[in-house]
Amino acid sequence: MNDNALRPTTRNAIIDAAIIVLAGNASATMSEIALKAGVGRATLHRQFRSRDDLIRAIKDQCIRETDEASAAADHPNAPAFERLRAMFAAIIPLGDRYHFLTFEGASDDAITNRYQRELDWVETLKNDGELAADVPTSWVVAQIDQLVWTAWCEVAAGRVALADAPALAVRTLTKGLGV
Amino acid sequence: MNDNALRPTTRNAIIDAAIIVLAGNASATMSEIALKAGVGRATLHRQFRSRDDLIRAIKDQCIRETDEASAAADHPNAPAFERLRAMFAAIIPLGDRYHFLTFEGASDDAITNRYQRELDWVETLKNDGELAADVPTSWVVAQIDQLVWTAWCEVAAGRVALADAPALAVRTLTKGLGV
DNA sequence: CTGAGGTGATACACTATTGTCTCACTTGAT
DNA sequence: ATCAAGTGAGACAATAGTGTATCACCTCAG
Repeated sequence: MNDNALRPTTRNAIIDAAIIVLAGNASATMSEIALKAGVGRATLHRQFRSRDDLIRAIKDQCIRETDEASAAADHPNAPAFERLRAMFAAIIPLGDRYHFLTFEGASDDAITNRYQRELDWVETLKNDGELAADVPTSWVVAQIDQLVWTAWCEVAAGRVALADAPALAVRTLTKGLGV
Repeated sequence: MNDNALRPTTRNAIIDAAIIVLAGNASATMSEIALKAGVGRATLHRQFRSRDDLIRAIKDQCIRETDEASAAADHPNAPAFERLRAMFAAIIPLGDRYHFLTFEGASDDAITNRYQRELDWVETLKNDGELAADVPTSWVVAQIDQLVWTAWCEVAAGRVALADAPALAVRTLTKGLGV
């Protein structure tokens, strides 16, 4: 019953619940998180010494999950737009995780690194002539990050089908929504 | 020295400071807000009976400011894209205000109304053949709302010039960032 | 059956925040 | 000069949230 650490499902259940609760209210209390996770507040404190501990654990998990998902979905040899589509398809379902990082995580090495990697990647796409060269790279990255989050929101709200979201995101990014 | 209510500049200074502080940390304390506003905490409580009072006042002000700005900038007879550009130009400088509403203000009549008006407007643009008909209206609105906020962030971070932002936003929305 | 490990509930101390109140001070109008 | 209005500073009580500890209970491996 012991996975890698000493805690089996409880810890993960708490993290999952915390991501949901904190997405809706960044200053949610430990009690609210415990309630959502279906555990007692004492158990929450057994798993995570302090609130900061919990936040850090969530951050680590979000980084790990999104990194794994994008690494697994990347097809370096595929055409750039297909690559982009696969990336969106992999990350959009993790939109809440992705968003958590951009929100809780200013001044965090792992997150700064990720941003830098995104900048580099977009720079490459621009050099390869896949994206407009006259648009600031930081603007493109901001659009990509935001597309993940808004796509997740639209899917979560039931206004867009999950299957449609990746293509919609790529289209919005590359061709826009004009006629 | 008495405007419309009993309070001249103090109240506005507090609201302005609160918007800034709360944008950076939604759970900022009244002390932090008072400090940023350059007033004593007691004065803050004189102007706003409670924290909820302050939040509501901010919300009202944000709605008013953004409504006024977009109304003043709207040129009903101009070409659609120019109209869009003028709207972005008027709203982007109020990006923090605009964002505050989407964040603090779920379940608020005035904000629901605004969303409905945006839906209607985009529907019109689609009927006029200015925007793609095969993209969900809610998706378009989400993109517009988000463009205002990310544009404001990029400008605030000094990565994009304020003068460039509106055109960049229109271009991103209508033509995308592809080559 | 039995015991170890994990849990929920609860009580507790401690801290941070909120909201109220008072008082001395400044400022601007008369 | 004087007075009223508004302010900053600080004391204060009340409240909410955090983190710790204890105890009874469950359950699963042995």
